[in-house]
Amino acid sequence: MTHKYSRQRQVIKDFLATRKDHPTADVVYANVRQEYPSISLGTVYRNLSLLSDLGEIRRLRLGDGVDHYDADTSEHYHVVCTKCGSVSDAQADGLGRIMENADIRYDGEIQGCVTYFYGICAKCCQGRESYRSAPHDFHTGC
Amino acid sequence: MTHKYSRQRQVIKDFLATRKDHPTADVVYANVRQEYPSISLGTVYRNLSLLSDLGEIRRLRLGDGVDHYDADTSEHYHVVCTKCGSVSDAQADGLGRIMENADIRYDGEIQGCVTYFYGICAKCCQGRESYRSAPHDFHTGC
DNA sequence: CCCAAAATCAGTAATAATTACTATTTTTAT
DNA sequence: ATAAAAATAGTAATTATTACTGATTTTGGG
Repeated sequence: MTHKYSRQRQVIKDFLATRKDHPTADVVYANVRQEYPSISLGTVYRNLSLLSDLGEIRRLRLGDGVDHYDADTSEHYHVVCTKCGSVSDAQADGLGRIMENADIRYDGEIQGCVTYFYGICAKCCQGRESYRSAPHDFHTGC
Repeated sequence: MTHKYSRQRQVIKDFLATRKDHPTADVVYANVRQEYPSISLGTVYRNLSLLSDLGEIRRLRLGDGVDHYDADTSEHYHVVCTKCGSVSDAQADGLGRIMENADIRYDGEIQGCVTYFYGICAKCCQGRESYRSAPHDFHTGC
């Protein structure tokens, strides 16, 4: 084992486990500070990266330019709300075997894939505001 | 129509059409400058965004923290090389109907999805260097 | 318990990608 | 030709993230 215990890392991980909204590093920082006021933003970034590398949490790159983090490492999917930007969970069967079922032609070696969704979250569905434009990088099979 | 012709925009679009490697804004800038030396980086960013919004090109958000652009708007997929960071095309049948075939449970409205792949590009497959670590955000069905 | 090496930290500076601002120039419809 | 709208070049600002540094913490022996 090449890394030592740190209270800061534990607090970060514990905080993340309390959240289901896939917070960004600065949100983690803002919250963890309340329990651990002397923690620095760099420590939050470093530990979120380390925990991701160790596979203890998941780093989500959902195309919004900010990394999100998720304490839940089990197989599930994410929906970015095109209206409010929130990230919520979705379950989808069969997606995990996407690469077995799709006929992929590629002149190299494929190791894995990432799928994420766009849509309107439950909360925004109840409102009536206009939608933000979706990226042009999505499938139209909806 | 709410936008006017601009030579800069045309040059940007024409340049992009000559490339199959999904360049980033700064690569577009560096190249377009040679033909149009007075163009500014802001103009490149603004027009790449506008063209994406118009659906004339595709903006690719592949989790590497930089936006890539593609003149080919037809349905196809992208593989990010975990070794050299290059982005190349892949064909995959059936993926476009991912949302019809997968049993998605979500408490809101899903509009679309994005799928991209990680792997080793053809060029790097021939080398022998060690792989960069893949993100922990991928399916393991490979 | 004490100590030293390694890891980690806080705080700050630096970087990288992108967007915003502004005065000037270009486009285009009349 | 002309004037309004759009776009531009150049620069400044913003945002997210990483890098650096000297001090502190952790941890496995003695």
